[in-house]
Amino acid sequence: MVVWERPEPPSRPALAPLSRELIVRAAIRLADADGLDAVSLRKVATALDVGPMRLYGYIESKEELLDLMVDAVHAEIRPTGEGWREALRSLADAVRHAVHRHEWLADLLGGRPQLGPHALATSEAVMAALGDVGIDSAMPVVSAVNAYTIGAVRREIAERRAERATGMDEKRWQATLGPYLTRTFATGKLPALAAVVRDAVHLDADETFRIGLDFLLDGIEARVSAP
Amino acid sequence: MVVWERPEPPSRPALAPLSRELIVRAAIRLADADGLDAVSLRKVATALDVGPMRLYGYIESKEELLDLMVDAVHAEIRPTGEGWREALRSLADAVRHAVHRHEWLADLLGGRPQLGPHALATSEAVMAALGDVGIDSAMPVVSAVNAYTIGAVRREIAERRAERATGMDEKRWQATLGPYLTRTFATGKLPALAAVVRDAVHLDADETFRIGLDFLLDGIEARVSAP
DNA sequence: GTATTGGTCAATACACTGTATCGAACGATG
DNA sequence: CATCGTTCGATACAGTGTATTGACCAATAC
Repeated sequence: MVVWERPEPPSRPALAPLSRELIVRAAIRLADADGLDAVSLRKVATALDVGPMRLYGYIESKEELLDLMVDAVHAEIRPTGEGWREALRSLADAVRHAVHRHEWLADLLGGRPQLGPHALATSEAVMAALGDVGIDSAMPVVSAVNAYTIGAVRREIAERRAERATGMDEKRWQATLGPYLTRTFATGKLPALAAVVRDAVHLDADETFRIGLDFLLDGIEARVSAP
Repeated sequence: MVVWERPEPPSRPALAPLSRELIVRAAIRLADADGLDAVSLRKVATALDVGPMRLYGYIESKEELLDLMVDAVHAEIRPTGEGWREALRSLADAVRHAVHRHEWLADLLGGRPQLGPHALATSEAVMAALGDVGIDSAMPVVSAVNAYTIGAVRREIAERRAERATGMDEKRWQATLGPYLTRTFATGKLPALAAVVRDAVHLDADETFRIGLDFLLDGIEARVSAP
């Protein structure tokens, strides 16, 4: 068969370049746009113009991809300020802001140990800023602040999503869950809870987070400065 | 066609009785045994000797089933003891023990608002026990304790699973993640973190949880008793 | 310069998921 | 007895994570 009628070799389509960073960035874009459920290896691959199996040269499982995503965000999380109290407060705020930028992070935080380089760098910066608390206190103190932060942002995001799910504005919210709760409270079986919901001042998310964090930091301060 | 050669009506196989409670119990059994990933509508259905679609008469989606599972466990969670401090401590402990009995709960807690009857009953009991804190303080105080508890148990379970995953005993743990961390610390780029890991006393899970909770309760006490 | 090897990539395949659809069978109602 | 509406389960569909497999390329061995 002569050259002319022989088809060209199937063009080897230039083999899109790839790297863990590109993969993770694509996955984060998808998650930011449409939530964690929108992150599938197939979607990530097509976003990169690549076959799904190609990704397995860079990661061994989807879980590893999620780990890489979380670690990538940790690059944005650093404590600032002087003294342990400011360091811990800024750490908690940084985590919360990161979660606001990447809501899916709330689903992953605390779900598995974070041992990636950026997460470790964050821990290092925090520990370095805690020179004024004893070495034996540093770990439990940081653990407590992290635990509070993770739980608080999870609940905050959960509420935000629930509101959005009922139709995006407050009108719909009242039309769906509102009546259910109203009816439940009307039975009179939850008097203390009903009283709080009815009579207590309602705080917004920022205040709620700050107040809880203040509780915790106050408690830490009492034990750290007077051991 | 006479009776003898006419086949019996296809036996209508007695239609296994069903209820939300049976479904939820089956799902919880599966989750307790093999984790949340083992809970699929098909597996739940076959555990009940029933077709998968049958479940949709009782729930509208898998998310609803998960909500029901979480609410069912809330039936086991009640505060006890006198005074707000004991009530909150016992609440946190009850949640933690429930998570120990049902590890999958750590994956779900805080993931979406809990408005089921048992969860509301728990909230009611907590609010009722907080009569000695002002009505305006009750909500942020409970939120803070819940946030801490959720974050703390998540991390605790995450660590437990990570250890188990490396081979069930401490030997394997040292053989996999140990060297990675050792090597990372050996680079000298994480001095503060390495110092804590090397020199600080290590607390077990019980102590870590209790200390963090004490921080928080101390901080609450300071603001509640001296407003 | 040809034959062989090794390694990389993508297509196919598999087992499984949640759920929409739809025909058939039932009990209750006219 | 006929009809209706409801309920049930089989089938179907689109999508998932990943194992397998076979094709191709480049580099090595003769």
